[in-house]
Amino acid sequence: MDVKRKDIHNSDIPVLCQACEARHKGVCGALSANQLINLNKQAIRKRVEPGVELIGETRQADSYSNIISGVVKLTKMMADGRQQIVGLQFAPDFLGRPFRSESGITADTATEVNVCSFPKTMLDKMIKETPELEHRLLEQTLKELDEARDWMLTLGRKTASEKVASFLYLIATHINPELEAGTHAGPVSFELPLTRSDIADFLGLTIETVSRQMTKLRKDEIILIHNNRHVEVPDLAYLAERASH
Amino acid sequence: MDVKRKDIHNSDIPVLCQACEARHKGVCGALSANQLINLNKQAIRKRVEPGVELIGETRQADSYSNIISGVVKLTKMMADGRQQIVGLQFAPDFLGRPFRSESGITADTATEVNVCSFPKTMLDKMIKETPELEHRLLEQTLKELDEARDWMLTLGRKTASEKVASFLYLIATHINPELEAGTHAGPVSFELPLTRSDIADFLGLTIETVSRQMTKLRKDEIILIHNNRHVEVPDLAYLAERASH
DNA sequence: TCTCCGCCTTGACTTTGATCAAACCGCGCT
DNA sequence: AGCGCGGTTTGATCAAAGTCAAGGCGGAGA
Repeated sequence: MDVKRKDIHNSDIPVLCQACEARHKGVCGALSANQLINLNKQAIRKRVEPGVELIGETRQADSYSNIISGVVKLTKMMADGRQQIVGLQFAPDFLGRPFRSESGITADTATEVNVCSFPKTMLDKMIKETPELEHRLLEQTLKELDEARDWMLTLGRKTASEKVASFLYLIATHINPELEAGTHAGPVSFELPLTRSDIADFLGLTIETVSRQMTKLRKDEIILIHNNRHVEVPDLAYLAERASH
Repeated sequence: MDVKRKDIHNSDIPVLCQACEARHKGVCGALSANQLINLNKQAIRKRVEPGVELIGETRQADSYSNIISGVVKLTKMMADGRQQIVGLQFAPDFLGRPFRSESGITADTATEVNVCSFPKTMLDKMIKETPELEHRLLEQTLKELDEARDWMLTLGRKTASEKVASFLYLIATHINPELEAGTHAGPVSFELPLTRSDIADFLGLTIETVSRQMTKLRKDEIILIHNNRHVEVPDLAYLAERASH
């Protein structure tokens, strides 16, 4: 999956980029050492509090970002206030919509988040000269499309308890430095990046229902909960089981 | 939106492509006359019955297609048979997943469909030599992602009657040769491309609930129904109203 | 013309998850 | 220590949508 990079010596690469996941698995992997250096001149790293709007009504940023760490939630809202989280983004995802203005989506930090931001114009220019960059964007967009469609099945056809299990499973498999690949069984533990209210908005449920289903999973010993936020899963396989019946 | 094409004379373009929407609004618009000619040598136009699987378990086609006419539904299914339609595709959408195998999605014809198919290898090669082609694919994928996320809001947060109205509104605005642009009000009429059962699978409801909500809309004179399939909407604005409260 | 079959509608009843309301828990503050 | 507050849990009731069961409608074919 990882395309061979063009840089010769690591020393040619900006210091900040050297250990950055966006360069390995993210879009920056498409860039040459020179391009990285150029981009870096205009790039800014920021630490952002939880609950801050990154993209949306107020802040129609003309910049793109890479997520270095933390979780960002993408939300859609109806006129009467009902809202639905339509996606979660983890490091090293690319944040921002190329070529078009967002269609009524806002992006808020769910946890503390570190981003690496740079001007839209900068990257748009690089896209034109580096087809590989557009390729990476297409790959990420296809991945997001897959995830969105998976979630549509969850929203449309699963019961409340399956939904909550699906959510925990999703977090368990995404939040750790991507254990994704291998073991989808065995023990895991993690901090929930979302409040109960966020979880409800992600699952199309109420917070009460989310809470009840969590206690059910706890009583059935599928999960252990400390501090309302820290979750331990003794065996992921049992959780996966609950996510589809 | 429409990028200027490179061809000089229409007569250079293969006959079949001349009137083809895929060349105007679809991915083929990225191709030169020569490329169109090459592609055309290996392309096949097919008429396909309703209810035929185009991509999925059985038919892991190593070909891409453009939809010339008709409607294709993308479906996800759970082990126990529950299913969810995760997308509808209309002409001149591109059908098939570049660079990766489908993630448990099947594509079936909903109506009679005409497609223009060509070998995967052929297009994959052209992608490498024509960045504009990849750009078009990215544009379409972003469009699909937007639509998927819109629908997530519908699935997660709307009531049954809002869902049915949303569905009818979606069809009304997509099925006609894309009246999209202007008038999202005024009268429209169309044939439903889906059965009640399909509609239920698209909305995450049962057929009974879909049926009840349709009769409600009929009794409230938001829509008129003939033959169970033909729908008349005296004023789209009222339907839009129902789609969100 | 009649019958069959698939698809759709309608009605009676049940269930799931929403709503309303109260209490709880951990935590920062005075 | 006591207070207040946001976020969470728990319980009682309600309503929306699902389930089960008939019946209707219309087109294809005998």
